[in-house]
Amino acid sequence: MVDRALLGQPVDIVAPQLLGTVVEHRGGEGGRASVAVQITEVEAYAGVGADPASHAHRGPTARNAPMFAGPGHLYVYFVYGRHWCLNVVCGPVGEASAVLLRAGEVVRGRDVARERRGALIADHELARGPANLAVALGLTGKANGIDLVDRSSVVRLRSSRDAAQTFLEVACGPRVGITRAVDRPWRWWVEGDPTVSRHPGVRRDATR
DNA sequence: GCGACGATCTCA
DNA sequence: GAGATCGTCGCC
Repeated sequence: MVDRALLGQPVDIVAPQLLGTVVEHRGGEGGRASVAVQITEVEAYAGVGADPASHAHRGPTARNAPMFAGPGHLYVYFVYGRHWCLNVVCGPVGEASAVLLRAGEVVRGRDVARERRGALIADHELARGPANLAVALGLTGKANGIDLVDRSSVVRLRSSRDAAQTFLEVACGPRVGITRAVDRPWRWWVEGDPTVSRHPGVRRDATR
Protein backbone atom coordinates (compact mmCIF):
# COMPACT_ATOMS: atom_id res chain seq x y z
CA MET A 1 0.00 0.00 0.00
CA VAL A 2 1.26 3.47 -0.80
CA ASP A 3 1.90 5.56 2.30
CA ARG A 4 -0.51 8.43 2.87
CA ALA A 5 2.34 10.66 4.03
CA LEU A 6 3.99 10.24 0.63
CA LEU A 7 0.79 11.37 -1.08
CA GLY A 8 0.61 14.36 1.26
CA GLN A 9 3.69 15.95 -0.27
CA PRO A 10 3.47 18.66 -2.94
CA VAL A 11 1.74 17.33 -6.06
CA ASP A 12 4.70 17.88 -8.40
CA ILE A 13 6.83 15.77 -6.04
CA VAL A 14 4.23 13.02 -5.72
CA ALA A 15 3.25 12.71 -9.39
CA PRO A 16 6.48 11.19 -10.77
CA GLN A 17 6.66 8.86 -7.77
CA LEU A 18 3.33 7.35 -8.78
CA LEU A 19 4.95 5.96 -11.92
CA GLY A 20 5.38 2.24 -11.34
CA THR A 21 2.74 2.03 -8.62
CA VAL A 22 -0.26 -0.23 -9.15
CA VAL A 23 -3.96 0.60 -9.07
CA GLU A 24 -6.01 -2.46 -8.30
CA HIS A 25 -9.77 -2.84 -8.59
CA ARG A 26 -10.90 -5.91 -6.69
CA GLY A 27 -13.75 -7.32 -8.70
CA GLY A 28 -16.40 -9.86 -7.80
CA GLU A 29 -16.37 -13.62 -8.47
CA GLY A 30 -13.89 -14.26 -5.71
CA GLY A 31 -11.41 -11.82 -7.17
CA ARG A 32 -11.38 -13.38 -10.63
CA ALA A 33 -12.72 -10.16 -12.14
CA SER A 34 -9.91 -8.11 -10.58
CA VAL A 35 -7.80 -5.87 -12.78
CA ALA A 36 -4.55 -4.17 -11.81
CA VAL A 37 -2.73 -1.49 -13.78
CA GLN A 38 0.85 -0.35 -13.30
CA ILE A 39 1.01 3.37 -13.96
CA THR A 40 3.25 4.63 -16.77
CA GLU A 41 1.99 8.20 -17.32
CA VAL A 42 0.62 10.89 -15.00
CA GLU A 43 -0.17 14.58 -14.83
CA ALA A 44 -0.16 16.89 -11.80
CA TYR A 45 -2.90 19.40 -11.06
CA ALA A 46 -2.44 21.82 -8.18
CA GLY A 47 -5.10 23.09 -5.83
CA VAL A 48 -7.06 26.24 -5.09
CA GLY A 49 -5.64 29.31 -6.76
CA ALA A 50 -2.43 27.55 -7.78
CA ASP A 51 -3.24 26.10 -11.19
CA PRO A 52 -5.73 27.56 -13.70
CA ALA A 53 -6.02 24.14 -15.38
CA SER A 54 -7.15 22.39 -12.18
CA HIS A 55 -10.78 21.59 -11.40
CA ALA A 56 -10.10 22.91 -7.89
CA HIS A 57 -8.65 26.20 -9.05
CA ARG A 58 -11.71 28.29 -8.14
CA GLY A 59 -12.41 26.51 -4.86
CA PRO A 60 -14.75 23.76 -3.71
CA THR A 61 -17.78 22.72 -5.80
CA ALA A 62 -20.03 19.67 -5.78
CA ARG A 63 -17.95 18.04 -8.50
CA ASN A 64 -14.50 18.50 -7.01
CA ALA A 65 -15.46 17.67 -3.41
CA PRO A 66 -13.30 14.51 -3.31
CA MET A 67 -10.26 16.66 -4.07
CA PHE A 68 -10.77 18.30 -0.68
CA ALA A 69 -11.06 14.98 1.19
CA GLY A 70 -7.33 14.63 1.69
CA PRO A 71 -4.46 12.66 0.14
CA GLY A 72 -5.15 9.12 -1.01
CA HIS A 73 -8.72 9.60 -2.13
CA LEU A 74 -9.91 8.82 -5.64
CA TYR A 75 -11.39 11.70 -7.66
CA VAL A 76 -13.35 10.51 -10.71
CA TYR A 77 -14.81 13.01 -13.14
CA PHE A 78 -16.87 12.82 -16.34
CA VAL A 79 -15.72 14.70 -19.42
CA TYR A 80 -16.77 15.32 -23.03
CA GLY A 81 -20.13 13.68 -22.38
CA ARG A 82 -18.65 10.20 -22.49
CA HIS A 83 -15.43 9.60 -20.59
CA TRP A 84 -14.41 8.97 -17.00
CA CYS A 85 -10.98 9.99 -15.71
CA LEU A 86 -9.21 8.89 -12.51
CA ASN A 87 -7.16 11.06 -10.16
CA VAL A 88 -5.27 10.42 -6.94
CA VAL A 89 -5.76 13.30 -4.51
CA CYS A 90 -2.44 14.61 -3.19
CA GLY A 91 -1.01 17.28 -0.92
CA PRO A 92 -2.22 18.31 2.52
CA VAL A 93 -5.91 17.95 3.46
CA GLY A 94 -7.86 20.80 1.91
CA GLU A 95 -5.22 21.79 -0.62
CA ALA A 96 -7.12 19.88 -3.32
CA SER A 97 -4.31 18.99 -5.66
CA ALA A 98 -4.45 15.73 -7.60
CA VAL A 99 -2.63 13.50 -10.07
CA LEU A 100 -4.43 12.40 -13.25
CA LEU A 101 -3.67 8.78 -14.16
CA ARG A 102 -3.15 8.94 -17.91
CA ALA A 103 -1.91 5.47 -18.82
CA GLY A 104 -0.60 2.17 -17.54
CA GLU A 105 0.11 -1.45 -18.24
CA VAL A 106 -2.46 -4.06 -17.31
CA VAL A 107 -0.53 -6.43 -15.03
CA ARG A 108 -3.43 -8.52 -13.79
CA GLY A 109 -6.83 -9.46 -15.21
CA ARG A 110 -5.82 -8.88 -18.81
CA ASP A 111 -8.69 -10.99 -20.12
CA VAL A 112 -11.21 -9.06 -18.04
CA ALA A 113 -9.76 -5.76 -19.26
CA ARG A 114 -10.03 -6.96 -22.84
CA GLU A 115 -13.68 -7.86 -22.35
CA ARG A 116 -14.26 -4.26 -21.29
CA ARG A 117 -12.12 -2.61 -23.97
CA GLY A 118 -12.70 -4.88 -26.94
CA ALA A 119 -11.39 -8.21 -28.16
CA LEU A 120 -9.08 -6.71 -30.77
CA ILE A 121 -7.26 -4.32 -28.45
CA ALA A 122 -3.51 -5.00 -28.13
CA ASP A 123 -2.10 -5.50 -24.65
CA HIS A 124 -0.21 -2.22 -24.60
CA GLU A 125 -3.37 -0.32 -25.61
CA LEU A 126 -5.69 -1.73 -22.95
CA ALA A 127 -5.03 1.13 -20.52
CA ARG A 128 -3.48 3.74 -22.81
CA GLY A 129 -5.14 7.13 -22.32
CA PRO A 130 -6.97 8.32 -19.18
CA ALA A 131 -10.46 7.26 -20.28
CA ASN A 132 -9.28 3.88 -21.53
CA LEU A 133 -7.47 3.33 -18.25
CA ALA A 134 -10.74 3.84 -16.36
CA VAL A 135 -12.58 1.44 -18.67
CA ALA A 136 -9.90 -1.24 -18.31
CA LEU A 137 -10.18 -1.04 -14.53
CA GLY A 138 -13.97 -1.07 -14.72
CA LEU A 139 -14.27 2.24 -12.84
CA THR A 140 -16.84 5.01 -13.27
CA GLY A 141 -18.27 7.82 -11.15
CA LYS A 142 -19.50 5.21 -8.71
CA ALA A 143 -15.91 4.89 -7.50
CA ASN A 144 -15.64 8.61 -6.80
CA GLY A 145 -14.29 9.40 -3.33
CA ILE A 146 -12.92 5.94 -2.49
CA ASP A 147 -9.96 5.93 -0.12
CA LEU A 148 -7.18 4.21 -2.07
CA VAL A 149 -5.03 3.82 1.03
CA ASP A 150 -7.65 1.96 3.06
CA ARG A 151 -7.04 -1.80 3.02
CA SER A 152 -10.75 -2.52 2.91
CA SER A 153 -11.40 -0.41 -0.19
CA VAL A 154 -12.44 -2.03 -3.45
CA VAL A 155 -9.93 0.13 -5.30
CA ARG A 156 -6.45 0.46 -3.88
CA LEU A 157 -3.09 1.98 -4.73
CA ARG A 158 -0.04 -0.05 -3.89
CA SER A 159 3.68 0.10 -4.43
CA SER A 160 4.95 -2.28 -7.06
CA ARG A 161 6.66 -5.43 -5.91
CA ASP A 162 8.76 -5.09 -9.03
CA ALA A 163 12.13 -3.73 -7.99
CA ALA A 164 12.72 -2.70 -11.58
CA GLN A 165 10.59 0.40 -11.04
CA THR A 166 13.55 1.83 -9.13
CA PHE A 167 15.33 2.08 -12.45
CA LEU A 168 12.54 3.55 -14.53
CA GLU A 169 13.68 6.30 -16.82
CA VAL A 170 11.27 9.17 -16.28
CA ALA A 171 10.67 12.00 -18.74
CA CYS A 172 8.52 15.08 -18.33
CA GLY A 173 6.80 17.65 -20.52
CA PRO A 174 3.67 19.80 -20.86
CA ARG A 175 0.25 18.50 -19.94
CA VAL A 176 -2.17 17.27 -22.58
CA GLY A 177 -5.62 18.52 -23.59
CA ILE A 178 -5.76 21.71 -21.55
CA THR A 179 -6.04 25.34 -22.59
CA ARG A 180 -4.66 27.09 -19.52
CA ALA A 181 -1.21 26.91 -17.92
CA VAL A 182 -0.16 24.91 -20.98
CA ASP A 183 3.55 25.55 -20.46
CA ARG A 184 3.82 23.96 -17.02
CA PRO A 185 5.84 20.72 -17.50
CA TRP A 186 3.67 18.66 -15.19
CA ARG A 187 3.23 15.49 -17.22
CA TRP A 188 5.55 12.61 -16.41
CA TRP A 189 5.89 9.30 -18.21
CA VAL A 190 8.13 6.23 -18.42
CA GLU A 191 10.46 6.88 -21.31
CA GLY A 192 10.04 4.43 -24.16
CA ASP A 193 7.10 2.58 -22.64
CA PRO A 194 4.57 1.51 -25.31
CA THR A 195 1.61 2.05 -22.99
CA VAL A 196 2.20 5.80 -22.73
CA SER A 197 -0.63 7.66 -24.46
CA ARG A 198 1.40 10.19 -26.39
CA HIS A 199 5.11 10.53 -26.91
CA PRO A 200 6.51 14.03 -27.26
CA GLY A 201 6.66 15.20 -30.83
CA VAL A 202 5.09 11.99 -32.13
CA ARG A 203 1.54 11.88 -33.42
CA ARG A 204 -0.22 8.85 -32.02
CA ASP A 205 -2.18 8.11 -35.21
CA ALA A 206 0.55 8.87 -37.67
CA THR A 207 0.15 5.58 -39.52
CA ARG A 208 -3.62 5.09 -39.42
C1' DG B 1 -32.01 29.96 -16.12
C1' DC B 2 -28.98 29.38 -19.99
C1' DG B 3 -25.08 28.61 -22.85
C1' DA B 4 -20.39 27.36 -23.68
C1' DC B 5 -17.06 24.07 -23.30
C1' DG B 6 -14.26 20.40 -21.50
C1' DA B 7 -7.66 16.88 -17.89
C1' DT B 8 -11.01 12.27 -24.68
C1' DC B 9 -11.51 8.80 -28.11
C1' DT B 10 -12.53 6.89 -32.49
C1' DC B 11 -13.24 6.78 -37.12
C1' DA B 12 -12.76 9.11 -41.61
C1' DG C 1 -10.21 16.74 -38.85
C1' DA C 2 -14.65 16.47 -36.77
C1' DG C 3 -18.37 14.59 -34.09
C1' DA C 4 -20.28 12.35 -30.05
C1' DT C 5 -22.77 13.79 -25.76
C1' DC C 6 -23.87 15.72 -21.15
C1' DG C 7 -22.50 17.49 -16.65
C1' DT C 8 -20.57 21.46 -14.63
C1' DC C 9 -19.71 26.07 -13.98
C1' DG C 10 -19.72 30.91 -14.95
C1' DC C 11 -22.36 34.54 -15.87
C1' DC C 12 -26.68 36.95 -17.15
